[in-house]
Amino acid sequence: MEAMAPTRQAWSEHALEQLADAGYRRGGARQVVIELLDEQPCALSALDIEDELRAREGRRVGRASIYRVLDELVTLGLLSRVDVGDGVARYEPQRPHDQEHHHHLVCDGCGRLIPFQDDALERAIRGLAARVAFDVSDHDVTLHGNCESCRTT
Amino acid sequence: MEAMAPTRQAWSEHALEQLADAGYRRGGARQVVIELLDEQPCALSALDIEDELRAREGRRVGRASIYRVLDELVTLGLLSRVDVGDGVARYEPQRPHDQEHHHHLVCDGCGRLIPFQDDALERAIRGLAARVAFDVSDHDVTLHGNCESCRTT
DNA sequence: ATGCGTGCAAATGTTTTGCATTTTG
DNA sequence: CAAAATGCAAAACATTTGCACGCAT
Repeated sequence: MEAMAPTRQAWSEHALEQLADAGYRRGGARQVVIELLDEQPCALSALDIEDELRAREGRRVGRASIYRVLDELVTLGLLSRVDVGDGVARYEPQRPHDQEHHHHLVCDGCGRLIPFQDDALERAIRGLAARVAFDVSDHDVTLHGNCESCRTT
Repeated sequence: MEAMAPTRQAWSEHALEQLADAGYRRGGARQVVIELLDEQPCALSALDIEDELRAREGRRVGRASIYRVLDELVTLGLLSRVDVGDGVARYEPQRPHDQEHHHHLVCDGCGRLIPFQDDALERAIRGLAARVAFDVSDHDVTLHGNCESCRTT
């Protein structure tokens, strides 16, 4: 019923499949949102997505649809919601942890988001997750501070 | 100019002092908000604070004042803002890291926030912070999942 | 007395909801 | 066809701002 040929499938395909399995029908808005997300190097907000889609393909996607798609994906665990504390929710594909998995450095000066990876950190979190009386499905690490250009010294 | 007798001062006193040093005057709203925060075991949202204050002492504190106080405290680094991804900002006292320092387990089922501490995790973060070209001032770790009662299994 | 701090109400910006219409299976 | 997906407009929220008044300095 699953696991047949783990051929390093693109996240968007995987997501579309999962959606189908979960009984969702196909829809234009859903498709373009998923494809856009798959191409991104870092998290995007709902408004970012709306703007990008309008700019990119002139495709007119209703804001509500975007929020609905994002919500479905988060619920299915296909998307992770990143909240860095500026009042807007951002989303990024939740890929298998052994593929691409990063966290964020947030510059409190300019608001820029910088992705980073760290094995020691992941190890510590895995160990911790195994130890708590809690079913950990995902995690989020945010480092706040100032980037080089915003540094006051 | 500092470090004279680190007598394990209560956070609320420390905060009030810092505010005074920074040139702020005293004010009723500020005082009660700070005192309330000092008593909490975990993060509170602005609305939580409003409700709690109204319930507890019948004290009527304007919502705007609460947000203003929270903002001042965050700016001075006395309070840390915790964002677990449900669209509401929560705040908790930023105590010296060697005293009390925790992160959060968030149950996606019931929304409950559970604090935890972990040295290995802190070590990993310290190491990482030293390695990046970024001035890290604070960090935030959130583990998402399901608590024992919300577990579906 | 001079402002800073406060409370209220109105404004802002993001996310959600209701409903008519189009599309999918 | 029936049900689900979409787009639009109107809520619903959390948070911020403008302003007049009262309290600390």
